[in-house]
Amino acid sequence: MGKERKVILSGNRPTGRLHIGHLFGVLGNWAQLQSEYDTYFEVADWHALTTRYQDTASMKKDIEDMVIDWLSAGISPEKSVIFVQSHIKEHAELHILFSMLVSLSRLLRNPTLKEYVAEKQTLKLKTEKKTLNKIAENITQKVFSEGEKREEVLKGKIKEHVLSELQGIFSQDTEIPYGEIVNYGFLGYPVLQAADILIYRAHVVPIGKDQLPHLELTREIARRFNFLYGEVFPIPEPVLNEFAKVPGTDGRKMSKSYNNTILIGEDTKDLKKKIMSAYTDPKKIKKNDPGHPDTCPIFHYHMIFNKENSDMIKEECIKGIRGCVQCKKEVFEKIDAFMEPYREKRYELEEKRELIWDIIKEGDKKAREKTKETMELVREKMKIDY
RNA sequence: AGGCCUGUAGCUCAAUUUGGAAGAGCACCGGACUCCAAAUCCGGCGGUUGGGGGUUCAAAUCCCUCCAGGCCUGCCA
Repeated sequence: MGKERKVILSGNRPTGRLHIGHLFGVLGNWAQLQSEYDTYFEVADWHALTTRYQDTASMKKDIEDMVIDWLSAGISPEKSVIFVQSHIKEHAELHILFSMLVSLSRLLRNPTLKEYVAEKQTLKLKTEKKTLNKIAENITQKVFSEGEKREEVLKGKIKEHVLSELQGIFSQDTEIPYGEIVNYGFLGYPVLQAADILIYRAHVVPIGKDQLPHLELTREIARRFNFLYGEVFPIPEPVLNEFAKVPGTDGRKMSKSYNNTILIGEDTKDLKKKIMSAYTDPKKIKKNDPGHPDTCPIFHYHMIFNKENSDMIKEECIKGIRGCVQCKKEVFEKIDAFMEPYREKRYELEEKRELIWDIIKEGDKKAREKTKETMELVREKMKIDY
């Protein structure tokens, strides 16, 4: 072994094919880090199970599709360790040991968990709003059905008040329905994540801002372990990956759940359809209306795929001498050409999916070496190495 | 183990009280309008009402049973 290189762990839940948001975000970042660090990239299938435990049929294919995109984005099996979480049982062992070091209240305080539950909650409230509206309507109707007739205005006002009272009552009931939503595994998610990171004794973890609270827990666990049993783990540092967000075809953040993605290696036909039906500046109704390129996803794509012309395009759009159809056609050509090598790579690997699993097998082997070593150290320090 | 609640379109839910043509919103697809898209307006797709049995002229609705999920109270260790 030559000079000691710092260790990086990162990973993703296998969600199938990735999109250009991933490509210009996390994947580009990973590809660069490979040459400076010992990089471990984890296919986090156990993490995926915490919310997808009922629907596991496509997991294998989703792993294959994701790893294909990793490889075409320049993640190299020679430089990095690409492994599947569930193949390395040591993760589970360390998770169990760590689970003793974390209090229940600490996990319930987890902002990610709270956010997740709140999101489900507001979804429910939104649909309940219509029901509340109906109740308010009925009450108002009853009040006025007998006795004198009042003006519609007064009726409307009373309904408004009844509605706001009802909403107040319902929103006061803030008891969180953990039961239906959160299982044991989901609660322990950040503890498993801590095990993932620390078992490789990673120094650096590239993450998004939303993952910071999770890494904080990882650091707490590492410190607690080191204090109780002796130094084993480095305290990992976060590296925030901040890149310009790639907007989706509807102008919102690109995300699979919004159904607004452009896939890595998207085929020509689908790409054309997606680009031509993409959202543009709603203020630009007529072809020669002045546009607002900064809020137009198509212009964002020009900046990425057609950078050399983007200044000119911006000017023409603002001046109103450029139509959206022309703009879309041009950017489509650029993206289409850009995708070609990715398509070839995907085509090649899709034919031989067992090749993916060979690569994973190699990665697993290397990952296991490291995790075995860590676990021996952990058991020894904990004095449970009997 | 006992008590209570829930299961209806891809999602969230109405219709169950009082048996009488299975519905809405969102999502999706198509059309109109747009240079395109969005917004808006039209239209369409979508169902073994968790499964099975029974009562009835007629069952999402009532009865029995099984399955699945949730809440509460216990039991064993």
